[in-house]
Parts: sequence; C-alpha cells; structure tokens
Amino acid sequence: MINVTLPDGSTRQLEGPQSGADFAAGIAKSLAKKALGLKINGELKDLSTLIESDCAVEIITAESEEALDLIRHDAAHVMAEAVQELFPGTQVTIGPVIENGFFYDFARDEPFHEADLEKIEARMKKIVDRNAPITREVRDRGDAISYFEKIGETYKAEIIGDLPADEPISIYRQGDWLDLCRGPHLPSTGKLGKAFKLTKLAGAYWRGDSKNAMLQRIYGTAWTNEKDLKAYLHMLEEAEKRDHRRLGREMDLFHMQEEAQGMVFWHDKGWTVWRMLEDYIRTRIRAAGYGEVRTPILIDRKLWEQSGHWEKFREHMFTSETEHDIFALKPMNCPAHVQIFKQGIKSYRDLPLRMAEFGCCHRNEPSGALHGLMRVRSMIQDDAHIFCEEHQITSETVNFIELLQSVYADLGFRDVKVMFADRPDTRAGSDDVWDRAEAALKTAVEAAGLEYELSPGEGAFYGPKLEFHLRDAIGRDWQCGTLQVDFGTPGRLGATYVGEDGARHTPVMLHRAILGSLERFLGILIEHYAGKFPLWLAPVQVVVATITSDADGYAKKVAETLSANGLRVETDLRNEKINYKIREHSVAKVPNMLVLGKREAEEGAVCLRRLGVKEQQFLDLEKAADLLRDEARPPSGQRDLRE
RNA sequence: GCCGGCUUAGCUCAGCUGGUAGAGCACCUGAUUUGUAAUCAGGGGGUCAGAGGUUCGAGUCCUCUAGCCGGCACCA
Repeated sequence: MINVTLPDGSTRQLEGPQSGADFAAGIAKSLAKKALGLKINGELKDLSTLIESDCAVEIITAESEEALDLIRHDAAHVMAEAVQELFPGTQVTIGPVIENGFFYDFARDEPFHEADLEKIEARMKKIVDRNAPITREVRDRGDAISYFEKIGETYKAEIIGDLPADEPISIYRQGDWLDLCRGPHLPSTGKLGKAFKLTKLAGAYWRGDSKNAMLQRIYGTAWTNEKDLKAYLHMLEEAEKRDHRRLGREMDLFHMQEEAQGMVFWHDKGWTVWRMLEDYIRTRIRAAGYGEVRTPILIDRKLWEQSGHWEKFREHMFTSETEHDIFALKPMNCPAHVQIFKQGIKSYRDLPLRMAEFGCCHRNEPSGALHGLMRVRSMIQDDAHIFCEEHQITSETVNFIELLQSVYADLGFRDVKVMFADRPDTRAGSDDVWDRAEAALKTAVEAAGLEYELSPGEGAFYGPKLEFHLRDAIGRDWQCGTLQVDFGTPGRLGATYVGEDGARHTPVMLHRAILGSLERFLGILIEHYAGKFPLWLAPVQVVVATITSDADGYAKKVAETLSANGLRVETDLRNEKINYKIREHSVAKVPNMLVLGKREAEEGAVCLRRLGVKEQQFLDLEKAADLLRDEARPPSGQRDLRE
C-alpha cells in the first residue's frame, strides 16, 4: 500500500507503483487531460514519474505556477528541434528557462537572421501539432559522450563530461529528436500550446567566457495561453514608451552625441531635475553627519599606482600628460579622500569620519557596454567614504542602510534587490582580512534586518560589497546604491589615526553611495515615473496659460507671484486655443496648469488643472500659490516606509 | 571588446526588382481671440551616417569606418 497526500490534505491509497499520469486519471479524467507534470514532495517531476512510496503529490496543470517553467523549458527544446530541422549541421548547447521566457544557444557558422525567427516559429508550431510524446531515458555516461560526439554534437559531449560523477545522464526524446537534459518536461510537444514568440537574436560566449567561441542565442517568450502572451507583449510596448532615452529627447532633458560618446549634454530642464536631486541628497547626508569635500579630477599616476588602480584598471582609465608626468582622470574619489584624511593627525575621537563628494569620475567603459544614461563614461556619484574603526563597521552600515531605505522611499522605490558580493578571484589583501571584512559586513546586514541574495565572487578587488539594484522600464536591473568594506586602501595609501591606546592604527574605509551614478539614477527615475516627476523634481512645475490675449497682463502677474514663491513657472500666451495648449503641456507632462480667462482676471483667481485630471479647482491666486508652494517641498525623509 | 541588426527632414516613418526623395507631426508666415487633450490655409527644410567601389545611372548592390539598438563579456 502506498499512501499519497494531496494538496487539499486528503489522502489516496495505491495498490502499487503508479505513474503520475495514471494517478491523475484515477482522480478525474478531466484532470488527466489537463495534467502537465507533477510535484512529488515539492519537487517538480515528469508526469510519467512513478509514485513508488508514501509521499505528497500535486498535479501540475496550466493553472499552476510551475506550469510556466515546464512550458518554457519545452519551448526551448522545441525551438532547438525546429532549428536543427531547418538548419542541419547546427549544434545545440544549452537552453534554459529565464524570467518571462527561455533561450537556446546554437553553434553554427552562418549567422541567423531576423527573418529566420519567423520560419523557426512556424516550424515550432508544426512540431507542436505533431504532438510527439516526450520520454526520458537514462544513459551510461561514456555511451552518451560517444553518441553525441558521433553525431557531431561536441558541445553536448563536453557538457556531459563535466557533469558531476553522481549525476544521472538523462536524455529526453521527442519524436526523432533528442537532447541531453535534466528535465522535467511536458508529457508531449502538443501540451506546449502556441502561446510563444521568438523575440530576439544575440551573440553569447560559450560558457559565458569571452575567451571562448561566440554562439548564437535565440530568445523567446512563452505562456500558458494566448491572452497572457498578448498581455506580456503589450507590456513590453508600453515599457518602451517610458525608455529614458526616448523621454529624455521628448522632454528636452538631455542629449548625447558621437563626439562625446558615453557622456551627457544636460539641457536646462534635465539639469534642473539633477540639481533638485543633488540638493535633496546633500540635505539628507548633512543631517546624517557627513561633511562634503571637493577633490581634483586629474591626478598623477603615482597616486593610482599606490592605490592599486593603475595595475588593475589602467585600461579603463583616461590619461593625459604634462612635460614630465602622466596623469589620469580619476575613475573614483577614494584615493583623493584618503589624501584629505591624511592632512594633520587624526585621533580615534575623529572617527567615524564621513566624507562626501559629488565628484566627477571618468571610466573608459568598453563601447559595447554604453547604454544611454545607465552606463556612461563620465559620471557623478553621490559618493562618500566613512573612515572608522573596525568595531564601528556594524553601526555605520546599519545607519547607512537606514538612510538609503529612507531615501529610496522618498523617491518612490519599494522594490530594491540587495546583493551580497563576496571575494573575487583576483583580489588585494590576505584571506584573513577578507574573512574579517565579510564577517563584519554580514553581521551588519543581518543587524539591519535586510534580505539579500548572495553574489559569489562579485566583490570589489579591495573588499566585499552590498549592491542595491533597481529595475528599469524594460525589466533590466542596474546597481545603484552600494556599500563596500575596505581594509586595504587606507593602509596602502598610508592613512593612520591615533587610537585610544596612543598607538598608530590604520582605519577601515567604507565606500558607499545611495543613488550611485546620478546619471544612471536619473535614467531609472525618468523611467520609474514615466517622465511624470513628482512636483518637487518637475523641471516646469506650473504653466500659466491664457484663453484669450485679454488675460495676458494678469497671466504675467500670476507667473511672477508663483516665481516669488519659489516655483518653476512658464507662461503660454500664444494665440492658440486653450485645448491646444492643454494638450501640448499635458504631453510635456507639466504637473500643473493655471488656465486664465476673463473671469479669473476679474476676480484675481486662477483655475488649477492637474495633469491628467479633467476636474478643475477655482482658487484665489494667493491660495493657489500657497498650495503649490507647499506641495513642491522636497521630501524630508520623514515619510512612513509603509505608505 | 565580441555577435547580429539598424542609420532617409528636428521627430516617427514610406520609398518594390538600381532611373535622380515623400507623408504626418514639429518649424516659419498669414488668418482666427478661442473656457479644459490637436483651428484653417500657405511656406521653408534632405551631400539619404561617412569614405571608397560596381554601373550609363546608387537612398537602393559591394567593401571599409563610425555611431546607435539588442544581447554577451566587462562594470573599481
């Protein structure tokens, strides 16, 4: 007797071992039809898997969350089969499920073209129609390797060779086609359905290593039904409309051009947003006990040799020279901050010493990495370095995380991904120091009650780091905030302080930024708000628009009053219909419009129209000025995090 | 940097298989004085990314270069 527990808590008894498919049929015929896979004790399995002993079983159908994984995994396989049917000689490599879809990497001498995607898609639909059963076989490792080598699938053979010795070599067969795969899979190709679409072509290095051959990757998306697919594609279209590169042009915020690749020409409107943001951060960090400094942009290479940057990042530094020496544009501010720290004698009483700078840094990023405001070659960070004693790391980190979360909340970000990046392969400092740095950072993160993901080997060369990631409109994650523990740089640059014991000690240095690159953060912010900035950041806060030229004089007076209240105002006195003006300023995403006609002029009032709201408020001019002035105050960090 | 694609007016895009460049919006001018998301009419605007080649003839075909876009690699 085998006792099986179902998700609703009920149990069923089986006479003997039974496949998942038979088990589903035993419950209901309709369920057997809908079944795509099953979960045994929480583990996703093929529907054909035998239930052999007491366990908890859940039948997976299109309604289950896990169905998408199965479907996407099969979509990758069906795509690979289609590709090999259409393009004989193409080798398959790997084809995993990713967020919203899947990809498969192929090795083929000829490139695929955009037009091939349609053909592949059509062939995939044929394969679905064939509805071939998908079956699993376990092979002997040696046999599998020689088999794949014989049919010319050298990449597959290499993958098998590298699998752990105890890993069973499972092969999935669908019709005449088979692939090495861990599974699980759908019971047949027909169950995949047709709610999929191939989305893009890309190059990708074999095993993610730029020293290896470049493969051709085809990306696709797959869903359980047509409606979800359409919704997803529609979401992508909508996201494209809030792309910061597009809004930057449409809203006259900034532009970039060939002659200054990877650098930004900020226009008046964009720079206004920048200044507001920078001033806001300045206010917040001053309140958090930071001082602000300003250091040179061009510094002798000798300093970079001392700091270790010259050796490690020479290729990515812009250089210049005088008649004697080579200089480099600073890629970061920290060595310069250590120079300030070193002026005079510091005591343990001076620590923690928090030094901030909105310093302009240059990094010669590879051309292929450049991406609008998100990845630039010239950038300004809300950078700061905290010099402290080792025992202060925890409290300083906790305070920083608190400040960061409060700032993100003020700016409207709730979903922040936190990564803990530990020691990389090439690093400075002994393992003992790394042990201490990682332990200290970990203690601090846990003290702050932060949930994080581990990012192994991704730390900075001088220390472990926390990364705070925000997501752009198209779903890409970008690192914005960061905190890095550095036991090495201060010592390398000769920074010391006098401790309580009267002896000289080397301080620990915390590198930290909340917004990170302001360029990148503004890019994220533009997309986050789809250009509709909160009032305090909006480049133009109010447009005063007249209905007829009779109100022109009054409109000027209204604009002056608002300006005197610190608001950013424009007037629109053009000889145009009010509908035209409203449309134009709405498209420009101006948050407030004051519409003035005869009535307003006679009564000393204004008609306030909010962006996107049809209803208007009729107010006294003074009242409107007070109201808008109050609304336009920057946030103060007092906002409730639960909002 | 690597793979693929793209580059036509300020913007969005047409322009078949090579025969001398077009629309909408924007801009300018004129008329219109208008009450909450596009008033009407007229006008100007292009070395078709750049360089070279094939051809009687190239926006269209070929080569190279640059930038951009999508990935990959990189990201102190």
